[in-house]
Amino acid sequence: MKAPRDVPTPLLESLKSLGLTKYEALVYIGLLRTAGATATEVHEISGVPRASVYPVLDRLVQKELVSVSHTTPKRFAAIPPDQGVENLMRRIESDAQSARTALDALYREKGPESRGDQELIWTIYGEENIKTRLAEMFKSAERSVELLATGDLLQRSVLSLLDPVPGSVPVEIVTDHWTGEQPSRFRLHLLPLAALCETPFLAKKLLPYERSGVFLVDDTRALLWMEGAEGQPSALYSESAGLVLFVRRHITTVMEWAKAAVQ
Amino acid sequence: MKAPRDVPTPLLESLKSLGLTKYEALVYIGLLRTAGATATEVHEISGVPRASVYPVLDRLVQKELVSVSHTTPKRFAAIPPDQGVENLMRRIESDAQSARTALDALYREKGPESRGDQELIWTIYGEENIKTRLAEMFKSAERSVELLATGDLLQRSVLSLLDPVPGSVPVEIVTDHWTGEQPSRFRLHLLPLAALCETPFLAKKLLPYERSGVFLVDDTRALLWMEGAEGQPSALYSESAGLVLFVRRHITTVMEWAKAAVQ
DNA sequence: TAAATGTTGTTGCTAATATAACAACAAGGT
DNA sequence: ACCTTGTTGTTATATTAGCAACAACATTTA
Repeated sequence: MKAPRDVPTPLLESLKSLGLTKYEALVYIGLLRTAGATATEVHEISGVPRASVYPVLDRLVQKELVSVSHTTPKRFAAIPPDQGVENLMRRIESDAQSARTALDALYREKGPESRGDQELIWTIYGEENIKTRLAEMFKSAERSVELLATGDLLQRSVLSLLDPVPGSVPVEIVTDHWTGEQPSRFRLHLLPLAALCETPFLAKKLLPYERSGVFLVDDTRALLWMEGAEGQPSALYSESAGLVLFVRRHITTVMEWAKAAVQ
Repeated sequence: MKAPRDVPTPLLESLKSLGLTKYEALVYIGLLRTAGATATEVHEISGVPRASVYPVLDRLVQKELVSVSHTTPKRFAAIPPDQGVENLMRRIESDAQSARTALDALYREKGPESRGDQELIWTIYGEENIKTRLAEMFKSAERSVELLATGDLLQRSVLSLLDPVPGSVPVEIVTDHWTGEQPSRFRLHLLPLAALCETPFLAKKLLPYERSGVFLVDDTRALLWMEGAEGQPSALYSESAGLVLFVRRHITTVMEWAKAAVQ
C-alpha cells in the first residue's frame, strides 16, 4: 500500500475551483495512482478518514470521476484525468450557459438608460474588459477617433479593434514605432525616434509605462490604458468634460511637440 | 431605489459553481440592474448587509466583474454578463488546464500495469464515459467485434465509434431497426420486426430498455449499456470470463432465435 | 461658529452553514 | 472469536453570512 504522500496545494485549489471538495480531490488523486482499490485502500492511500471515504466516493461516482465494481467489497477506479476533468468542465460550462442567459435577461431589463457614466471616471481591470470597452467606443464613433499609444500596445492589442470604426470617421494615430507599410485608412503621426533617444526623460513622460495609451473618441469619451510592469492592466474611462479636455490637450501637445522636434 | 427583489435560486447555484459566493452573486446581479451605484445603494438593491458590501465589492473588482469610479463616494458598475461570465470561465479554464497536466503526471506514473480489470465488473456512469470506454474497446479489437443494440442507440451513439476498428476484424451487428443502405463494412443481422410485434413480451426481454446494447470484443471484453427511462445512462464493463461467457451466449441465442423466427 | 445630523468606509464580533474528522456499531466473512 | 466492510451518529473546524459599533468626513441647522 502506498503512502498518502502529500499533494501539492495548488492542485487542490485548482480542483476545488472545479467544484470538488478537499476530500474529493484527495480521493480522486489517490485513485489515479492505483487500479481498482477498495474503500479501505482508498482511505489508506488518500489519508481521508475511512468513514468519510464512502460518501466521498458516492459523490465522485455521481460526478462521473470514478467507476465502481460489482464485487464485495466494492472496488473503485478513477476515470482518466483528461476525461474526468472534461466531465467536470461540462457541468460548469452548462452552469455558465444558464447563468449567462439568466443574467442577460436581467441586464437588458434596465436598458441603456441614464448612463451614469456622465461625469464619472471609471477604472476597469483586466485586458479583456478594457478591450471590450475600447471596441464599444470605436464602434460608436461619429466624428473623430484619436489615439496615442506605444507601438507595442498598438500592434498587439488595439489595432484589430479599429476595424469597426465607421468609414466616414477620421482616425488619427500617434505612436513611437510602426512596422509595415503606411496605412491608408489612418492618419499616422510618428514620434521622431531620434529626438526620443536624445531625451529619454521626455520619452518617459510622453509614454510613461511599457504598454500604455490614450484614446479619445468624438471629443467626448476618453480612455487611458495603463499597465504597470507586473500586475494586470487597468484603464480609466470617462466622459467627464474635465478629463476629456485634459486628454484633448495632451494629445495636441504631443503632436505639436513632434512637429517641432522634426524640424 | 429598487427593491432587493428575490433572485431565482438556480441562478445563485450556477454562479456559485462559477466560484462566486452568495453575496458576490447577489451584489453582481444587483449591479446589473442599475448603472453606477454607491456602496450603500448596492446594499439596498442587493439586500446584502451594508458592512459586508465593501469586501464583497473588492472581491468582485478583483474578479473583473465590476468597475469602480474615482469619485467620493466610490461608484460601482457591473461588467456586462457575457463578458463577466467569460472572465470567470477564463480563470476556471486555466485551473482546469493546470489540474489536467498535474493529474496526468500522477496518472502516468503508475503505468497501465496490473489491470485490476481482470475479474471485476465495473459500472460506468455518464454517456461520455461509456463512449470513451467503448472506443477503447473497439480500437484494441484484434479478432472480433459483436454488438446487439437498439437501433436508436446504435445510430445515435455507437455507429460513429466503430470507425477505429481495425480493417481485418469482422464486425457483427444485431439490431431491431436499420435505416439507410446495407453497410458493406459490417455483417448486419436484422431482428424480424413482424415477430417482435407479435410477441412484445419477447421484444422487451431481448432489448429491455429504450436505449440499450450489449458489446463483445475479442470474446474477452464485454460492455452492457443500459439506460433507464429517466436518469443518466450507465454501463457494466468486464473482462471476467463468467460475464463474457454469459454475453457470448446471449448474443448467440438472439441470433439463433432471429434465424428461426424468420423461417 | 458650533452643535446636530447623516453618510461613508472600517473593524470586530456572533450566527449559520458546509466541510472535515472521529467514535461506535451492525452485518458478514474468515 | 476475530477482522473487515459499510453505516450512523456526534463533534471539530473553516468558510460564509449577518450584525453592531465607530471614526472620518460632509451637510445642515441653530
